[in-house]
Amino acid sequence: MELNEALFSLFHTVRNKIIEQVKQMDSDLSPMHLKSLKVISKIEDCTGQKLATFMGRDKAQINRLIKELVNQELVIKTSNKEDGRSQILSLSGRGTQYLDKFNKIEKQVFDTMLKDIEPQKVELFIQLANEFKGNLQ
Amino acid sequence: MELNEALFSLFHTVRNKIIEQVKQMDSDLSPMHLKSLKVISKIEDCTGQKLATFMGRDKAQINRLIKELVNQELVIKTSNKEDGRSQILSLSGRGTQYLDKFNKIEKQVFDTMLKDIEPQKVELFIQLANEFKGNLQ
DNA sequence: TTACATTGGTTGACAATGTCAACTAAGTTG
DNA sequence: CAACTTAGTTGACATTGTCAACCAATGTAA
Repeated sequence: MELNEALFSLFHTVRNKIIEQVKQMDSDLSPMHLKSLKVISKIEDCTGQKLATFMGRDKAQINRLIKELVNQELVIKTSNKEDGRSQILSLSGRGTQYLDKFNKIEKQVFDTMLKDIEPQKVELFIQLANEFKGNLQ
Repeated sequence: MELNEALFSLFHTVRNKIIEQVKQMDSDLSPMHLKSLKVISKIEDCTGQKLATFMGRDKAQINRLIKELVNQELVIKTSNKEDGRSQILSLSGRGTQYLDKFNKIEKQVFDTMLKDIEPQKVELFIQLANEFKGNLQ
C-alpha cells in the first residue's frame, strides 16, 4: 500500500468513527462547532481571527460559527482591552461541559485505535507525522 | 503532542497542499471529481454503488458526481451484462489525461513530504497506520 | 498629526459537499 | 408467483466553504 492511501484511509476511518459517536450524543452541535469549542479552549486569548487562522478556514465561516455558539450560550465574548476591534472568546460552563463530552468520545476512539499497540510505536508515529509535516511547510 | 493532533494536522497540511496545487491546473474539476476519477480507475468494473461504498459517501451525492463527469466526457458509462440495474464506469481518454495530471501533483506533494526521510521509516508509518485502522474496524 | 494601508469583524450572496427520503426498475429468494 | 433486496435516480434540504464588499479600530510613514 502507498503512503497516500494509508494516510487518507486512516484519517477517514477515525473521522467517521468520531462523527458516528458524536451523533449518539444528545447534542445538536455539528462537528465543526465541537471542533471550534476545542480550539477556543486551547488557544490563549482566542479571537475570531486566531480561530480562523488556526482552523485554516475563511473568517466569514468562522464568524457565523461563533455567532451560533454565542447564541447557544456555549461561548462568551468579552471585549479585548488590547485591541478594540476584536473580542476574546471563551467557553461558558455549558460550553466546557459539551467539550468534555466530546473529548471523552475522541479519547475513546483513539484508545480503541491504540489497543494492544506499544506506546513507543505511537510515539514514533507522532514523530514521523511531524517530520512529514515539517517538509511541507 | 498527542496522536490526534499529529494525525489531523498532517492530514490537513497534505490536503491543503494538494488542493492548492490542483487549483493551479487549468482544470475546472473539484477535488471530489478528481478523487472519483482516481477511484474509478482503480476499481475493477466500477459501478456507482462500488464507488459510493469505496468513498464512504451517500449514493445520491456520488450519482450527481458521476452525471457531471459523464457530462464533461471524462467518464463513460457502459451497460453491465452481469446486472441490468447498473452500468460500468470507465475513464475516457480525456479522463485518463486529467487523472494523470492529478496523480503527478499528488506524487509531487508526497515526494516533497518525504524529502530526506528514509524509506524504512515510511514503510513503518504505513504499517502503523494500517495497524491503527485495523483496530477500528 | 494627517493620510494611507492594514487588520478584525460582519454581512450578503453563492458554490461545493453531504444527507435523507421517496421512487423505479432489476435482481434475488422462498 | 410474491416479498424482499439492491442499483440507480431525483427532490429537498443541511452543512460547510468561498468571495467580495464594507465598517471601524489600529498601525505606519511622511
